[in-house]
Amino acid sequence: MTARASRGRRPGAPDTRAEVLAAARASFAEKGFRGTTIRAVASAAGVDPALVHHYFGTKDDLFVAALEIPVDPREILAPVVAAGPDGAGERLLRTFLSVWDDPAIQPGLLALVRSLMADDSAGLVRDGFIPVVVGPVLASLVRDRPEVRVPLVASQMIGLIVARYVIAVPPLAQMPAEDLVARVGPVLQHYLTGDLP
Amino acid sequence: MTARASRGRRPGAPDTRAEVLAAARASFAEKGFRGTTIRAVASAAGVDPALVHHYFGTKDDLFVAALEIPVDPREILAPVVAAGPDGAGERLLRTFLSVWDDPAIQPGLLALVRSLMADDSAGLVRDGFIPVVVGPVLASLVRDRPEVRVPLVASQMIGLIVARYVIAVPPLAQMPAEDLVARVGPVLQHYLTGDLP
DNA sequence: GACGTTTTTCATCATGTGTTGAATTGTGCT
DNA sequence: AGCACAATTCAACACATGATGAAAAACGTC
Repeated sequence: MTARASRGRRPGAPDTRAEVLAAARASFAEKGFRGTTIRAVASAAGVDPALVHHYFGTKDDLFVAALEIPVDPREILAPVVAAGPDGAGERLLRTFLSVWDDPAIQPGLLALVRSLMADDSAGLVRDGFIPVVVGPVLASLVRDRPEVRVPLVASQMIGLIVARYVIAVPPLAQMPAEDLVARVGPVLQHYLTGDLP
Repeated sequence: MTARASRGRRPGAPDTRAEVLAAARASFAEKGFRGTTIRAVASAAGVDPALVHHYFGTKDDLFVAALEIPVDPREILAPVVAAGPDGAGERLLRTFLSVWDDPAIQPGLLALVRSLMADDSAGLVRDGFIPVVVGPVLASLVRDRPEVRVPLVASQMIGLIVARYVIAVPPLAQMPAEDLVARVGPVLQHYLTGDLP
């Protein structure tokens, strides 16, 4: 629980830095930014709090280090949009789920989502992510009125993410990605290209 | 910014208690539980922090006082389910939006949602709210496999709430409720009674 | 006008937190 | 062996926060 006893450099070659980062990632994903304390991260990694600061600097720095999402949304969405509007709902959803189900990526995304909802910093998503990165990409899949269709798509995907990964409501959390694609994909397709009043 | 100068009871009869409660409600809704400080609430109400504690006790007490949701979900859902499965998607959504759009209720709900997503206390929603209160009600609207249909409905409604009220993505946040009912209602209807793989 | 009551502030306390600088010890190089 | 360097801990500071108890001021009542 507490930090180890002896001072100075330890024998062996444990990659302490990686352990600290993993602990931070887990804590941010589970408890959000404010719920995470440097001391708790250090303790989880079996390390002194000062070491955390030594490696990663301030808490904000540690947070962005823990985010580290090795995925470019535009790049990953490229093949989805390249195949055209037919079946785009299913492809889009499948791609999204494959990213979120990746254990190397999920904690970072969870931490981001948790901390975005915590305070009112959601302006980032509202004014940045949706209109700037995902909006233009999806817009090319849409025939008319992208300014209303894209947010509708976003709402269903946000709901799925929150239900499946944040709240983990059963059986959504345990359902194989393909089942979700089969059930929710058509709805996304409807938002993208269906008749809309 | 800081509290007023002179000591003792103020002249006139301002309902300070209500002002403090309003300030707390606003802060909890905007910044969540952890993001809210007693001092900030007191300052927003133009009052000493000790007064907040005098009226409402501990911070937890203040939080539950600020929640104060004057609505019983079961009661409000009764007419929706009484009218049977036809058009239930639209009616359900209309009812939900009318509650969330009520300025007297919205801050409490927002505060609850914000704080639930902050840490991993989402177990309340997962094991309490959805299966115990909303689940049984919706289940009576559903022909088969309610255990998969109800969470799908929930996912779309959660997404709508987060997009419209928490993130406030345009134009969802400004769209009249009836427009949303017309556009998203059919999707809920599909989840409730449509063909599902 | 004296008195009890309510409202309000003041002055602190205890605690948890992020951060920092110095001290200590092991490792690798020459 | 000696030395620079990296890894690690210790001790402490500064600060924000929740909480408390007591004092002061206004009010209502008699």
